[in-house]
Amino acid sequence: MSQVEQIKETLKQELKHAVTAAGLASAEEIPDVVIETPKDKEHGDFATNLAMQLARVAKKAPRAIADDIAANINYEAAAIDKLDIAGPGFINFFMKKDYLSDIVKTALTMNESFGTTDIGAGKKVQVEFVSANPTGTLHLGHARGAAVGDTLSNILTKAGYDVSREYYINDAGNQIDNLVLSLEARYLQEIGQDASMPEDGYHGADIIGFAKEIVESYGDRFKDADTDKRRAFFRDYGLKRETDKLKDDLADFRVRFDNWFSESSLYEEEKIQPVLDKLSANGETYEKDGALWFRSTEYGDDKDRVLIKQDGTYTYLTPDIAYHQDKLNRGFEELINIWGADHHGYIPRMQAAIQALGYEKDQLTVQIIQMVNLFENGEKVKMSKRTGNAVTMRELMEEVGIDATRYFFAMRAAETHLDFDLTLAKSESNENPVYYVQYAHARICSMLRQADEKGLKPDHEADLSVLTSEKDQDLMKKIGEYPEAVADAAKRHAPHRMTNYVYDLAQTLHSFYNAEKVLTDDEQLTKARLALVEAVRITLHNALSDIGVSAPEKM
RNA sequence: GUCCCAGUAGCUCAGCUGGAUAGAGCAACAGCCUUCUAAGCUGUCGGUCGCAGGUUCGAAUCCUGCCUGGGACGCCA
Repeated sequence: MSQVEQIKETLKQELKHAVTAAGLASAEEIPDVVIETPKDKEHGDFATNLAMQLARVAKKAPRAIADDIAANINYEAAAIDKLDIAGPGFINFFMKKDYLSDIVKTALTMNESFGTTDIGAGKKVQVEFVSANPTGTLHLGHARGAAVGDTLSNILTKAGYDVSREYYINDAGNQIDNLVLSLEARYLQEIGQDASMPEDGYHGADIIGFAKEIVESYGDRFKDADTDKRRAFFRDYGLKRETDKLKDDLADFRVRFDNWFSESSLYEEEKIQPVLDKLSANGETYEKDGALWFRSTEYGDDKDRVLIKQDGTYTYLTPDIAYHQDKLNRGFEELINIWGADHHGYIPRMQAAIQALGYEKDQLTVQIIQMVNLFENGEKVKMSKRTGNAVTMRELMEEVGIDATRYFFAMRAAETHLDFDLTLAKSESNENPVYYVQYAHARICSMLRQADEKGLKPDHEADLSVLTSEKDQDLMKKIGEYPEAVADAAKRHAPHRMTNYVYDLAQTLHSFYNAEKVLTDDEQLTKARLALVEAVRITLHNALSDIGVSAPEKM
């Protein structure tokens, strides 16, 4: 539990004691006590609406209840300096300030692990994201999914969950047949044969590149080869190269997966039929019109879904159900899937499947990633200027930079449409939130360098009692909010809260910087402020790292 | 037609499991560099929280209906 949580918890307990001591309500009647941090500093460090919540039970006016609570609370035990009763019945608490310096010491001591909490209690969670077909290039939407999925995984880990990142490779089915046929056609074209691309073929430059590679290594060896053998080779080759490309692109985007799960392994390891058997045994399937159906409407889906088509092959859903069964078999208690907006109609049937297999609906959450629109100089960018095709993730990384790209994609709630302003993301100015935050970090590093030249280093033992200015205290409070911000973002699956937090922290630092000096003639104050800014630096660094953004020491 | 997401300042968005006067950035305007990085700070201006009802001590937040924008509704993947 973090410092601030500890304080709040103690305050809650003392509030409960005060309520029972005042005879306002019995312990069982007291609702969950909510301690909030008021927006307005005049409303204290913390506040509670408990008196209003108790109005009905205690049959008294909220302000009168607040008076009773105030008269009965133990100031010393709750670490309260003073309290006010305000508005309709809020109780505002002004805390003894020594807790603030504890926050600084905790940050310095924990360093890179500052921000970790145990609210996840080691729960095994799997985050599956990107999972783009291995048939082409990663685009904008994938990049957003990658940024959101990776950031979410980072903060879940920090909040104490046992997280595994997974990529589902759709390496079975029609699209792979198409990949093979496309590659075959390109290969034959490369060696001067008259071959046409399949109807739904992949026309990307990457396929042509692979065909050229094959010609370089193998010449025209496959010209008259047995079609099945040739295609088997092209299948393996194409998949390998496509998957490698995905891995490279994502690694360069600072996204790594714990597991790359192959769809075709479900076939090879015969994991599909047992799941069909289980569904049938549970009475969740029936036959109609020569097909096998899943009664997904039993679990709120619009219509039942076909599992085995008339021609005897599976629909896309079938191996996907087996895949989710496999995930659950691997011991994951909670599954988080991050899908593109075009898949959102697919959610009810997948959730139905989870339940039909005997699991709870909420063991699967699906986070939808909404569409991304690129803008440059106020104009909508439809196509890449370089290639004339849709803008790829790699182009974005190269043009905008990884830091800005990651930050911008993490910045907005995933389920909202995102306008990505290229001009802003590329600008090296205060308008650009990424630079604004990074600048705060660099500024601190600069001060630390100058202190270092004078032989001063941030010291865990510094006497922080001299940090009494408003800006000092604002900063300490803001640092103290970090573990909660992480926990909150994790609980709500809301990675964009981290960019909000880190921006706030940077703002508080810049404001402090303009109002107070760190390196002064007053040695005690200098030491205290060095410890303070080092704690800010650690927090900025950690929060940026959650988002996948670097924390530069110079700018 | 059914379902999902969104609608908050001129623009881009926070806030949404009910709480105090609805916040931030940009834009506009006015200030701050002999001082640790001005990629910064301070202030001013800016709102019928899409519309209409409802629930209650209290609604941007919850419920219902409607309007607008986007998306999904295959024995495709």
